[in-house]
Amino acid sequence: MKVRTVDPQVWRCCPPLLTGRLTFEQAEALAGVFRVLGDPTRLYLLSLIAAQPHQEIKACALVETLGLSQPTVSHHLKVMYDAGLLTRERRGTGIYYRLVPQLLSVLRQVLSTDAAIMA
Amino acid sequence: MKVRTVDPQVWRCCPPLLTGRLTFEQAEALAGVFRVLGDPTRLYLLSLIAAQPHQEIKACALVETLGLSQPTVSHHLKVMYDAGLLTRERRGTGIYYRLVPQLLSVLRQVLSTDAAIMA
DNA sequence: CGTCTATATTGACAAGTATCTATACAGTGG
DNA sequence: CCACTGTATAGATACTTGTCAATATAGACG
Repeated sequence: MKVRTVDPQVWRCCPPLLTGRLTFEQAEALAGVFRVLGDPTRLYLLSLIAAQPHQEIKACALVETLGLSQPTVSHHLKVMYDAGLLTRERRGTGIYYRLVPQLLSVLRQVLSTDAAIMA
Repeated sequence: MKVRTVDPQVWRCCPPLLTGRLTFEQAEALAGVFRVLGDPTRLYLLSLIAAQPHQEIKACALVETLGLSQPTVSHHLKVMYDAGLLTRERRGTGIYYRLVPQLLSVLRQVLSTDAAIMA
C-alpha cells in the first residue's frame, strides 16, 4: 500500500486485466493509477482540464472553480503529476498543467474485454 | 466521499472523461468505481477470476491463494459485488463469484481519448 | 534588491479503509 | 433435527488520505 508515485513500468507492461493473471507487482502498479482516479475532485479536475482549448489550465484558475483551498488543489495536481497523468510547464507567472492522454489510453487497453469475450 | 456502492447511473451516463466537463455527481460515481479498482488485492483477485474457465470462482478458493483471512476476502468480494463488478450465485455448498464485463467496458469508453485527439 | 503574485511544502486533524479475531448465519448431509 | 462447512458480519486497530491554515519558495517586475 506504499505505491504513491506510479511505476513507469505501467506504461509498457499491463497485460489486459481480463485475459490473464497479473503478478501482484503489476496489480500494485495498476492499482496506484486507479487510486489516483478514484477521487471525485481529481476526476472533475481532469474533465475541467480536458474541456480547455489545449487541454491545459493554469493552476490558480482551478482554485476558484473547485472551491477548495489552494494547497488542496496543489496537492491533487501533484498526485496526478506524479502518476504521469499531467505534465507541468512554467509560462510567465503561472504554472500550466496539461493532460497526458497516453496513460488513459493504456488504461483503456488494460480494461479491454475483447479477449475475455472471445474466450 | 460517501460513495461506497456504485450508483447504477454509471451504467448509462458517463460521457467520456476527456471530451467534456463532468458534473460533480458524475465524477463521484465514476470515482467510486475507480476506487474499487484502486486496491492491488482486488485487482489481483479480478485477474484470478478472469483466468478461470468461466470467469467464475468459489469464494473459499481465494482464501488460500491470496493468503488473506477469510473475512478479508469476503470483504473485498462484497466491495466489488456492490460496485457491480461481480455477480454472486449460490451453487451447492459454495458461493460463486463471476465477472461482469460490461462495467469494465463502460470504463473503457469513459477513458476513450479519441475525441480529445481529434479535437 | 525588494515586493508581489503564484505555487509548493509542512504540520495537523478528521474521515475512510484494509486487515485481523471472534462470532453469527445459512445450507448440506447425516 | 444436529452438526458441519462455507460465507458474512461486528468490532477493533493501524494506516492512509483529503483537507485546511500557516509558511516557504520561486519568478516577475518595478
